[in-house]
Amino acid sequence: MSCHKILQEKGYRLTPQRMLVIEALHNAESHISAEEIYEQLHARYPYSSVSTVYRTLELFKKLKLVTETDFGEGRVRYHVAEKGHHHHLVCRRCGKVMDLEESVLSSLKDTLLRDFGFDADLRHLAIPGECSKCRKKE
Amino acid sequence: MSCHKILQEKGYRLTPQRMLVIEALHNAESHISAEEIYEQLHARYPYSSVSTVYRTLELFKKLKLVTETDFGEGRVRYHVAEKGHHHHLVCRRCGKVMDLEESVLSSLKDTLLRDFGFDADLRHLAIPGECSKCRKKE
DNA sequence: TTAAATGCAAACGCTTTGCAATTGA
DNA sequence: TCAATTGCAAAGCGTTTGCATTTAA
Repeated sequence: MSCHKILQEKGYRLTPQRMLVIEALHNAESHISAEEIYEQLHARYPYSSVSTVYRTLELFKKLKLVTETDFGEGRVRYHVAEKGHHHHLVCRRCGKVMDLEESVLSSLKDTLLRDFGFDADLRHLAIPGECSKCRKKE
Repeated sequence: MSCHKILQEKGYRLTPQRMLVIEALHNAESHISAEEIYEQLHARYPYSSVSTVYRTLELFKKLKLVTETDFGEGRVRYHVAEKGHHHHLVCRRCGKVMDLEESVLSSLKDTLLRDFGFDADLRHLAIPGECSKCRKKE
């Protein structure tokens, strides 16, 4: 289901700013920050503002159109929800981010639910550590 | 090994401010924020400043005396490293934090190392989700 | 027509920094 | 003694907010 349709169905306005935010999110190869979205929006729509981007992202989060991931950079990154869930191995040294299939953590999710009654949200979990290349250098 | 000794051995000065930061970290039942540490420091040492707390925590991180955990509150919390490692299940609704033994994630760590050559740092991982109580209410 | 959405600027909360004064070793 | 450490104030950063104006439906 397209983001545009969901907005309209729920009675939200389809403004050019929102469409450009959606476009930036979809064009992003990977996770994109609010500032980066704003750069793209502003390039095409000079009188736009960052606050619109933040307000739009907040709305999209509420509608579950996007997910947020904290890679420990002091800012948060966004990702279109329908692109699917996966996890990230973030190298502390070189900063490289490896994607990891959702299935790798599924047994953990099961364990937490079974043993602790905790329904873990493991979408877009960012796991810090050191990648193999950096470990070899050491 | 005490924090005091480690500081001295590595040639760092043992200032009253640093001792009070160490004390605050040790007295904390759980993870403590920089601001909370500062409150305790300032109560006993009125002319202290937050920047000292941040600089001290940065030093302690470098010396691996403390670990940092991001509970998604927009600030980071600190924990004495020697108190041992554990993970956290953070309920998105009620905010409750459950502690989880390190062993629960050890198989995940092994998998990541074996299959991806990634040395994951799973100390003080914070996993978001919903606790059993909140799930029952729904 | 009109409530929803925007732009702008100012404020926010946490953290960092420059610099002169202080202090532990 | 003197480099390490501090306090202070100001700035930095990502994010949020108040309010008057604009706009999609």
